[in-house]
Amino acid sequence: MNQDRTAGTLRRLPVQKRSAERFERLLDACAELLDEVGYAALTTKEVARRAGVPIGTLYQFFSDREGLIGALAARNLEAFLGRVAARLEREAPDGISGMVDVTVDEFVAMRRTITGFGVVDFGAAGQDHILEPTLDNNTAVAGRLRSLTASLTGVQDNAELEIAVRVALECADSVLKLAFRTDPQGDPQLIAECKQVLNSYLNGRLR
Amino acid sequence: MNQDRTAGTLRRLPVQKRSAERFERLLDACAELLDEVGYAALTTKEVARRAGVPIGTLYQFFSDREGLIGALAARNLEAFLGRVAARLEREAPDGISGMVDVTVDEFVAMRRTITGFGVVDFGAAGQDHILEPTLDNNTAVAGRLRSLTASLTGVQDNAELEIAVRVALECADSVLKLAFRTDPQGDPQLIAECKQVLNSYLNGRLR
DNA sequence: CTGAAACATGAGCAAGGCTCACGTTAGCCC
DNA sequence: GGGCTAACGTGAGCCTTGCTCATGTTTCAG
Repeated sequence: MNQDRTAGTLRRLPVQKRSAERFERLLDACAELLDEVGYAALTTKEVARRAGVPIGTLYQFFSDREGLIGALAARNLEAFLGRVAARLEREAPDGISGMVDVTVDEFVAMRRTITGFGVVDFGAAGQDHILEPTLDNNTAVAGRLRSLTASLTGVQDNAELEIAVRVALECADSVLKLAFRTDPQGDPQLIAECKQVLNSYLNGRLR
Repeated sequence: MNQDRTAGTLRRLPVQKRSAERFERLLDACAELLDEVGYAALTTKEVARRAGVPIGTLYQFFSDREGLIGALAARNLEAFLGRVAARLEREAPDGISGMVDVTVDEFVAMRRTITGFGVVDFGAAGQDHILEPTLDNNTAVAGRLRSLTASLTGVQDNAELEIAVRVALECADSVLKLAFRTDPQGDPQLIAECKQVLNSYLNGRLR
């Protein structure tokens, strides 16, 4: 379907200070524009203009439009995992229900505060394989979440857990998207429903 | 975000025979191309070329590219609801679990046999409001499914049911997408997981 | 037969993604 | 300091795509 190995990837990472700043400014401008005009109407020219960077420089870093958006998704993912890990270590919730609460709440908090998070979160709609070339986005996320989960609860980290986490993640992602489509602040009832779906599934599933 | 009232809609329905055939051919060509090159790479020129129709004629019917894809999604939705309704009437399953089985199985069957269904099903990724201008796609689907559900089981058709069906639909859609990303024929274990998610949620939720 | 509505057409315009050939700067080694 | 290499910077413009529109043709009810 897509044979180009460089599609949707990074081309060069900034190593000097000035270009590192430009790199970040490009991602910030991209996030802003996603919020303002949406995924389909985002243009690389406008991203570059807002970041105060010539268009050629944008393409020094990102192989294409998808690569730009993918890099933003990767930044979001790192921020999310960092926040979840920090809270889990601090609060050390017991049991699945506590983990679900923390994870969902943190996702909701980011949706409310991080520019552009609502449009791409960890990978824009229909765009896969941008976080890791061979993996599905949510599978990559699931892998990272699984390590956290297994190390903090008593649950065995095996194939069963892998599947359960992937399935749970898909559900959480989609129900929370619904919650935020319904209400820009995130419909509280739907957020609660999300937790209920995860709890009833995971409690029945993981012994 | 998008103020254009005609965006993503139909412009004119064919009334004469020849243009009705062209309309269908355009949708068929669109479905084929979606399977071959994917959502992002689909061009209206190629759709028109394959359907043997000049580009101007395509735009007589569809207001834009999204309108074309939206019309395909609408055709898919009608086919799906027709099939589910037919099977439910014929088999009259008792209880939630039976309904879930029929609905999921029918979705899976369509994924396997209907060209383009895997890419757009009832609304392409990130593209909402194409089935009904004011509603979310899955909300529109949920509304139609809800009538079927309430009339065939004893469950009260109220606000509670509405929310449960919408949430269940989001989960089913996303887990099944995962199942087909993992395996082009639909990973059997993930299809089973999908049913388990729905059953554990709905059984706990509806009385 | 006739008028109006439906239908048909494709050159071309506006806009966006991305390139490339050439110029500049940073920082390391002697 | 001088010199060298890799990293960095630049934007006019090519190519493709979405979509329009001016003009002509066909269908069909009354």
